[in-house]
Amino acid sequence: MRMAKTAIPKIKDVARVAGVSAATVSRVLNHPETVAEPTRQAVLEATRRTGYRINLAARNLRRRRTGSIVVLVPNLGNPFFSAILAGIEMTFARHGLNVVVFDTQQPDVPPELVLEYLHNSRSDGIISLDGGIPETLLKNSGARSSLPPIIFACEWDANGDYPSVRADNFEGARMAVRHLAALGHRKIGHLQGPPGNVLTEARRAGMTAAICELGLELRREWFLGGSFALESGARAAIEWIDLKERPSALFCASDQIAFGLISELHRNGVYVPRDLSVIGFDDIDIASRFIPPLTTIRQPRTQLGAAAAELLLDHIEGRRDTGEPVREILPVELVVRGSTAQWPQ
Amino acid sequence: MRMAKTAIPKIKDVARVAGVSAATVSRVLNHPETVAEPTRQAVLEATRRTGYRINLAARNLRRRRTGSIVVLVPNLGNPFFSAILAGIEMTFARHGLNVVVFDTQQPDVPPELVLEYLHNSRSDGIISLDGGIPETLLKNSGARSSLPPIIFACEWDANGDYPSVRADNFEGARMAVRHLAALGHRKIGHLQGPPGNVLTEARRAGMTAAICELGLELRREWFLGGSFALESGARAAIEWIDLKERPSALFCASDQIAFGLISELHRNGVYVPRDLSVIGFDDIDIASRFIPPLTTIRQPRTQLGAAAAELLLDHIEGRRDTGEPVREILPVELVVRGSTAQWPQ
DNA sequence: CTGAAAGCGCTTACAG
DNA sequence: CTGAAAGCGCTTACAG
Repeated sequence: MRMAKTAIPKIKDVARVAGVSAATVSRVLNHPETVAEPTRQAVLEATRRTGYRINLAARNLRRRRTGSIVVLVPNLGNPFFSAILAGIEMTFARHGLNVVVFDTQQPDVPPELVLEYLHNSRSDGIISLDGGIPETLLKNSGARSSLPPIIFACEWDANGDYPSVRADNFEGARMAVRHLAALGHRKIGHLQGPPGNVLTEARRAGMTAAICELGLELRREWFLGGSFALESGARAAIEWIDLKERPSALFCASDQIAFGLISELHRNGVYVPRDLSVIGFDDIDIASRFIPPLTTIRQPRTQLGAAAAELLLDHIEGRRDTGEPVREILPVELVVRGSTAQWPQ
Repeated sequence: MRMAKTAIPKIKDVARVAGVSAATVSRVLNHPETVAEPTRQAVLEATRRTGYRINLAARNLRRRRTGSIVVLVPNLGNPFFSAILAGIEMTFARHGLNVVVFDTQQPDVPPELVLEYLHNSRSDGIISLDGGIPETLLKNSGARSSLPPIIFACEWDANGDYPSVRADNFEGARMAVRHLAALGHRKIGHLQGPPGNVLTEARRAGMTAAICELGLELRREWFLGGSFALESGARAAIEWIDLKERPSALFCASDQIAFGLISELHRNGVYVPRDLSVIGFDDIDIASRFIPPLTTIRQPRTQLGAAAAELLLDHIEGRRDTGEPVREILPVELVVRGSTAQWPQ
């Protein structure tokens, strides 16, 4: 039995079935309020009967848009980003926009290529989870004016004039330190993120501020680390062990750092929280099931993604072109679990 | 100082600068071998000078394609998928194709909507990491013929006629059991994935086969679990504790299950590997830094993604339309770490 | 090897 | 409220 090869119905086909012009069909689809009720019903019925589905390439060509949003992610492999992406995708899906994810740290992708890609993709908007991107953009003067609206999420541009949505990193770091101090810790160290990164700096600043407010000691050699990854925490474990005077608590700039740290300490016979209290930042899924369960600062990840998407939509539709760039800062939350303990015990 | 608002150059502009027709410019871009050398050079130079970038919406409209690939993911939040997506994206990026990720288990997305989405998106091809999708497709007869080529990766369709790329799940499970038996374990249990899932069945089959080959005991009550998630492992921990006769080793159908299990056991004073050996499946990033570091079966995740993408490209370009659907099976690898130990000690 | 022309499937000022 | 017509920016048979 052969199946009839049915051609894909187009607007013209719907128009014929409904007994109207293609223009009217298009209007029903795009501005239904401008069409008389009976006509509209007829068109909707014809749409159903023909099984019509719009050809987005044609619509986008005509509207001079692409219908897609590019999201720049520093590292797709990092589980921190998954919930953010989910928030972004969900929001754009409701508006018929595709999300194209681009990993900015792919081994074979130099920064110039990212800019190149942004131009070629001709997206309707960009969300960057990588705060390092604007450098590339700003170097290339004029690049910005020929790119679609850009929103930063989580990270942001240090130079200050792009809209952004982020967590309250400063306050989160402060909360972390105050939590440790409340448990009795007087010597608190910090495992930082990569140098130059805006998150690294905001979290260090919050940490330092809290230490000062509480009148605690602050030593240069208690600042370790240099990346948000697991292995950075593992390396810092060894450095901590080698310190002459050790902090009794460490605030880690990410959960991943904390996992690497705790794991490597464990290998060396140092136990958390018996010998050392550890607090992370992010609250990724595995945090509640690590051993010990990780005390951390929770970022509202899905919400961050959704808020960034909404803000970008505002810009795309021209609802936000005026004045100062928006900077939304979402609150974070202390989640107390088993990796921090009273000191001395 | 005002910046001149330069219009985006189109093919016509390049043609004017190069002193040729638009058709020739298009040929240089698409079939350079059909254009005379000097002409080609002139066009390339003009492309550079004008800063021309192709409008993909126009090309796609004309070519009757969309330039995008849909990837169906059962759960974007699961870190298992990140490396696979990276492999997929990298491959398609080289071919100028966009990847659109769609989460099939979003709370507010019923299965019919997935099919709806696949039709509306009109992608050039589909990769499904969710083996449950074909059910929806097949129910709706005729749906398949109006959809672009589909490849399954990791999971596959139980009914058997879609091409797929997957790991050797049966052999992986077998390796896991043999490893445990080699350590002296005689009572081996299994924490399974969700019922009906192809991976669940392949891994259980491999596990069962190995148990039989080795002449070990196999008890119904040693099969626990029911999902690949963390919490499934945590629930199974309690069940294991309540068993009258406990297996001394558990093979988990995913690393996440193993983490949930080990974590919950630990809370209850049961230590791995002292009291119980545990082996996972997948080898996600955190496995090497869990406490204890997890012994597991490694799936070549990036390679799985890349292979699926290549296979889909073959189908899109019509290089594979003939005969039996391809089924690539990639080898897995036993990674021995600290969660399994000699028994009795 | 190259150009003129048609057409991909839509949307939207314009006119009525 | 509705239709005829132009046009979005490409690609590709067709003719030369």
